[in-house]
Amino acid sequence: MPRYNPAQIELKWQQYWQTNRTFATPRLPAGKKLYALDMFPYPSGDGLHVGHPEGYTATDIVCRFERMRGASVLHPMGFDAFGLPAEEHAIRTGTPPRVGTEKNIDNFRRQLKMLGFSYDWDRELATTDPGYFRWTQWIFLLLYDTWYDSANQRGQPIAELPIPADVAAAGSGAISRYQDEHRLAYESEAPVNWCPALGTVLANEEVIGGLSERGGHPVVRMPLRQWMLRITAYADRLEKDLDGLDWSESIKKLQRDWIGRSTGAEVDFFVGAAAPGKPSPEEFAAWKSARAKNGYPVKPDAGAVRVYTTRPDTLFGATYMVIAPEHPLVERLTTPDNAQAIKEYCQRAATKSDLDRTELAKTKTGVFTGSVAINPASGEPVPVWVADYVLSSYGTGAIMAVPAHDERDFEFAKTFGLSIIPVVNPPNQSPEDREALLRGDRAFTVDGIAINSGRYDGLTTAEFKQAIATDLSAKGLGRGAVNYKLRDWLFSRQRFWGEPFPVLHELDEFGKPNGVKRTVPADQLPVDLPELADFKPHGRPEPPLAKAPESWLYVTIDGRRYRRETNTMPQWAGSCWYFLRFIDPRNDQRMIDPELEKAWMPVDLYIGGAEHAVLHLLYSRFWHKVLYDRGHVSTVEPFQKLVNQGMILGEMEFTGYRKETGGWLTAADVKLNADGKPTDRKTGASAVAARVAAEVVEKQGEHFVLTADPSIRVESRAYKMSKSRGNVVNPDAVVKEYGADALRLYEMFMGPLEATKPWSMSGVNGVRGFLDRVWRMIVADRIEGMELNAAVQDVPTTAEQNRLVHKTIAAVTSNCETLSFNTAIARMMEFTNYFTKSDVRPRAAMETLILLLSPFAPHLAEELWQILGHERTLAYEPWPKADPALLIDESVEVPVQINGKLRGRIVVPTGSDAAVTEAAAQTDHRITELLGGKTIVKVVVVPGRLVNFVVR
RNA sequence: GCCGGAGUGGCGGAAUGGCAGACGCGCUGGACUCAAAAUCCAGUAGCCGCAAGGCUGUGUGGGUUCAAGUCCCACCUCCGGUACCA
Repeated sequence: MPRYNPAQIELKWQQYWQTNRTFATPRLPAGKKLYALDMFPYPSGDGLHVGHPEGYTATDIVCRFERMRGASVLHPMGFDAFGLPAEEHAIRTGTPPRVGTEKNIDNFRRQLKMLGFSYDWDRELATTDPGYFRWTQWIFLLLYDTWYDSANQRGQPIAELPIPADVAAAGSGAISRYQDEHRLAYESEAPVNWCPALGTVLANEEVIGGLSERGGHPVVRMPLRQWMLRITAYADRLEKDLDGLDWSESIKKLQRDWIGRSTGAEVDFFVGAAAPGKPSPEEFAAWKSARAKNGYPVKPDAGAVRVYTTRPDTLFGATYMVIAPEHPLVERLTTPDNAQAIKEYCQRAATKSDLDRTELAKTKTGVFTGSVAINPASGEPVPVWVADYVLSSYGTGAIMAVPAHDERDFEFAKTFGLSIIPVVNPPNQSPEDREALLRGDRAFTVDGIAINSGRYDGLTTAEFKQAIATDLSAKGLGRGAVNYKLRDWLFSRQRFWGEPFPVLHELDEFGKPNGVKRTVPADQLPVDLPELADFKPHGRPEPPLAKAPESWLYVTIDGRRYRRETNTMPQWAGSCWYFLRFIDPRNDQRMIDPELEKAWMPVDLYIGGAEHAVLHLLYSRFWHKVLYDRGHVSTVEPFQKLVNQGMILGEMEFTGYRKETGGWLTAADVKLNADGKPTDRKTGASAVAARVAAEVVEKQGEHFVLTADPSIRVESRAYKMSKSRGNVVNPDAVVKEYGADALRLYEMFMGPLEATKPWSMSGVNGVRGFLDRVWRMIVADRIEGMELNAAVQDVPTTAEQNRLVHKTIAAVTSNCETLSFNTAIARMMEFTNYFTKSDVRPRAAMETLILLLSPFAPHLAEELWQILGHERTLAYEPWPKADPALLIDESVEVPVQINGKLRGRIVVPTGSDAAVTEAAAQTDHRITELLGGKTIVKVVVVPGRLVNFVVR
């Protein structure tokens, strides 16, 4: 019984597609267009993982399906090739990163071609190509040239930034500094996440629980000059525009949570212009009346500390304040007798890594500054503390603390014995709750009715929030405000293998940067990486490019000396816009031709792993919006539909143990069977348990089988694939043994695309068996093959066959539309099971199946198509159409229930109405028997569906 | 803690509120074979029964409905994300 030989036919068709440029993209779409995009891989040294082909096969099926339905399809592939692993490999081996990267790309390309994806390989690109990163640098220049006009909610050219009169009066230096403060790309000296082990700073998004996302090394905070991108300016639009996207709600929510929009109010607390210490009532009164007259200032005046709160309704319960250790007013608010303690505390906080902060989060620490502020609502004095539970980077870096209604403030107040005043009375409280509230035993964070709040008493939380915002605003003491968790994007890295910044720093006569910058003109891009023998990080924040040859590092323009920026861009940069370049990959005049951009954007289907739910997708959307604002792209959002493929876990692992003792199974638990195989399925989990047991005793070189022992329990679990666990599946090996079509088909058959699911090699073997059956259904049973099976004949399909053909067409078509590939495959299996039993297999029916199967198993389908006598590829054959009339059978079987329990089945002509159906059910003799002597209370008839007699 | 998602045979999984378990794996029996593999045929949720058939079943406990895997309420478990964001 021949199995078809995938090794031969797969290579044959891959070469055919390449030679005939079968999947070349039209320059412009004609009719319906489909831009289907895969998240391009980072070409690691390990080669493709079985997780990659899952998403790639899904998009490939959609592309092949839509081509056959007449769509113009853009389906490109490329490589996200800058990044740390290549550089680290280069350091270990002493070869330049470009060499290793190219080798890895070659391997990835080979593997991708081996799987028969219908990419337009003419559009291949890598982020490391100078012809590509030239435009990455160009977009950076655009960001640098853009400021965010919040009044109009859009990015504008920096030349159009209105300059305030006082700045203009101060001269050109002041103007350029003012502009620099407003650019979307700016330099800033701020505490950043420095990872000594990796020798680079990291974005907030790359730090997880105080450790680097890559490698898990400790990260500490330290101030450094860094390039930042003002993504916060777009926070509002990044959140709002999610609404119109066809993404899963869970991914949208992840993005919303990351952006972290909250609404509340800013409030200024008076600390006295002559702080530290305690302001006098007279001072406070004077300040208040000045505020009432002049209104709420953009920046707090010298006498005030500004806080942000989401609960302005609890203002009367603010019994103390906390400012972050990095807050600029720390020093000014510290009284001499507290100076030493504050200084020590702040120093400790500064050197504390995020990890330390997380670990110590359980106990609150802090130091009193000695200063007292005045609660603007109650007029009561409140002490000002410094504590690291307040973050300098969120809100204003200072809070009003309301221990009665905030867990953290409560804990702090308890630790340091600060007063707790309840100001919200929660609804439906028990007497115990009431007691706890009044005694300050617990923090009540829920909404309720205001108490202890002067004339606001009795208001609900929502009413109070509105009223207080209005009142504060009228008195010039505060205003309603919106805040985001999102921080500006730290955009520079101290590594070699990344895009250089197209920026030059002007040097003074001593060769030191004087603070003046200029950009490399767009027509001189790209700024390429220099040849560098030593690009090792050395644990200090000075980037490797600082060791570049002087010819690269220094530039003289108009007699002035400049030093190049030596930081490089993070790996995310290249992936922020690659989908645009795929549309026009070889254009050396511009980033993208506007005509092509309009024709192909947006991406209609984007499939990739959920690990990019925030980072890549957020960054990419941000860049796209800037490009949109500046008129370079025509869509507000880049990715209309996003689907996250689920993770593929390793093969299921089984463990068995005794219920009573919890001990592991041993040889004593199993008994040898006659033929030495697991046999008895009557013993519940025995087959699996036997496998477990057999593995235990296999070490002794024998096979055993389990006795029927109910005390034995078996547990199964699948784990993430990892080298250390040794459960990694290599696509090369799978293709070698089962063929690319089997791998593709199996990954689609495993379960829903978005679900996490374990690998099963016998499952691969199962779908391979299906492909073999399809082959034998059509091809003669001879090793030499290539001859039609005698059962395949030019005869008309019978009515019954025809209905199956059309039902299969309808099901597979709709399943392809909804990406339910597992059920589509099941339907094709049913089709095959039916026709292999038949001695006559009409050629037309066989051809239909091959067309339906072709997006899934393209090599086999092409080969069978050819054997059926077609000369050209089936890639553009019209997709079969289901005839609606043939989807309906002449008669239907309808279940009959009595009191909701299935009691029989009747067959009625399709389209029978309720009365006919009910009559048929009544006359069915079994039903008649069961209904005898009972009173029918009600009859529910759903025509074509079911009959239910409710009886008494 | 908080926020998502999911719990269905021995396993992966199907199922617009309308016959639970499609399809595949595994297993059992049979055919072919000296034998094995491959292939083909039949069976396969559990329990009772020679059978016809009956009863029980979609994490647990309630509820809505003629009818619940599906809808509502409470809870349990697992997976993923996130964590002093005021």
